[in-house]
Amino acid sequence: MKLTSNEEYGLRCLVRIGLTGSSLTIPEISKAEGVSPAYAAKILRILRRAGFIKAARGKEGGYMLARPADRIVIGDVIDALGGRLFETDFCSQHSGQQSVCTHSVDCSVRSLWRTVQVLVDQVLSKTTLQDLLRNEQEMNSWVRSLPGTSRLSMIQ
Amino acid sequence: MKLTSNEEYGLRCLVRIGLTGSSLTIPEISKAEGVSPAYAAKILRILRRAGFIKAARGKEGGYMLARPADRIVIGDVIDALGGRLFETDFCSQHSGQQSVCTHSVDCSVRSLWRTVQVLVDQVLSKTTLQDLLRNEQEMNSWVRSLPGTSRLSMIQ
DNA sequence: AGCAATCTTGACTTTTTTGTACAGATTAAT
DNA sequence: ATTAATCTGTACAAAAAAGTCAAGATTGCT
Repeated sequence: MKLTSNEEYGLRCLVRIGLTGSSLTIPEISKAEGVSPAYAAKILRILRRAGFIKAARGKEGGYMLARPADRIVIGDVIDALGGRLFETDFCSQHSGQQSVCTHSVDCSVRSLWRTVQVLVDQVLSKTTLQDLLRNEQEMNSWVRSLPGTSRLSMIQ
Repeated sequence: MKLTSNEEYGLRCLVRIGLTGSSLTIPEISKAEGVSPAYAAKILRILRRAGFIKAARGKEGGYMLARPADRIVIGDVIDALGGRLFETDFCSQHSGQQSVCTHSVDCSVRSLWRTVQVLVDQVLSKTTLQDLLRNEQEMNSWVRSLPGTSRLSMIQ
């Protein structure tokens, strides 16, 4: 239940591209985010094939957003970079050596994970890249406005 | 951002032990959860060293809860099995080749993760093993009673 | 004491994830 | 056409996680 490197760096690269009106090259992104050019290229390829950014080849080439930032949902980005917390086929994959999930009838564990997944989706599906392009202070007030977070004193 | 195998199987083994009043052996847990005895032993060791279960050696030995189920917080169990989603030192670990996080001043990404982390903690810190020992239907109504989830139609 | 059932530990293998290397393809400018 | 800057793709290497194995230690029973 940790953030993967792909998720962290992928999202940062996307934010970096979004912050720049014009296009950014791999060396530029690599330097800005502190990752190797080769690794930046790998991550950018994932983002490109998932349709969030588009590339221009050749000299004067680079990457830019494939569509406006307010139409890029962060939940979709995270899915592309690292998959969901609780996959729909999780139980069937984790039934061990038995053919059916040993908890299929009375699976309180599954119910708990589903709850956590819903809460995470609640935030990530309502957050767009546009929201992340604001600065941190504005971001804090944005997340406070999300449903389900009103009673929390979340950001110290 | 996926559940790890340790988290899934570890929690299941703990639930299985909690469901059984008396003690359970490694072969019994292994068979009940569909994992190899060796892997069950490895997971049970983590749970034991974290203080959630205690072991009796020798013949007639086995595992049982180290304290009542309502005093075992699931958030603590998950931490022991797989760590937190967003570690407090995450930024310093993921600053790449640069000495400081390149987003330290304007880190909307960090703010987003912190929000997700708080929501997850909100559920996991309020859920005890006792809650998971109910059956699935009761579990569903339990999670609905948690703060922050009231507006969601979460369990289909 | 001897035996069988049981947990304990560390090393090992396999699989997955992370990260790197390099040759190839594309483009703009000259 | 040539060159230099750029993205693209595949293969490879390193690190982490998942899972296995075998030898050892403990305990209850006879």
